[in-house]
Amino acid sequence: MLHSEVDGQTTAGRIVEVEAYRGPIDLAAHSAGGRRTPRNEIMYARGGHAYVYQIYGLHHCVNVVVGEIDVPEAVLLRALEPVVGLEAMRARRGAGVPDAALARGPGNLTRALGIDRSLDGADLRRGVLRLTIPTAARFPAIRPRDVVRSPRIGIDYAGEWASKPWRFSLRDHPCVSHPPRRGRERAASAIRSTSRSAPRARPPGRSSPR
DNA sequence: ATACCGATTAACT
DNA sequence: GTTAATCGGTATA
Repeated sequence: MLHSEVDGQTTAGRIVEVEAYRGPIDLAAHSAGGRRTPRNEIMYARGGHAYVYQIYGLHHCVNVVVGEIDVPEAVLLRALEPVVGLEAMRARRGAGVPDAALARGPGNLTRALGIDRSLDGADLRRGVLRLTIPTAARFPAIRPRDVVRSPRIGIDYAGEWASKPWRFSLRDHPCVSHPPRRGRERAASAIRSTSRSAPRARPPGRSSPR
């Protein structure tokens, strides 16, 4: 769960879609090649902080910095299932936006929660922007088979790194942006099982007829 | 100083 | 499928 308290409004949502960005080796990451600038400085901090940056001059994206100090890795939060403060989210997103779309997509997520560059570097353990683990009573535990891996969005310039399946989303969840295409998506549990067994008799394809 | 471009979105054809 | 919006970061001069 991601919680925000901005402008007197409390909002929160369950994280349903993320992407991993893996430090210097990953050409899709802002820290590719060890690049270190005022914008991405927080990526080099210890995990647990927010990395917020502006993109296309219009939108903001929020990441969870992970890893040890000087290991610039982060997880982009791409979509939430709105849980708390839906009225505030609707007010920020404008009329006519379906509830499932309030925080669907990284730019929409930050707008719904009122996140901007003033929260860059925020400590996600406490403060106005917080990460929590919801109780099992509120949300049933997520089964590995319901976590789908797929290529990351919007990084076609990154060569071989563009095809790494480092996007993770909840299968068939209505709040996931750019729903992974059947055949390209693979459940995490299937990855695990195939990686330690012989190749499949049948190549991966559309898992169910349409 | 100037030019290019992006971890996007909404509105188009 | 395509494109405009819009500006800080980054590279180049």
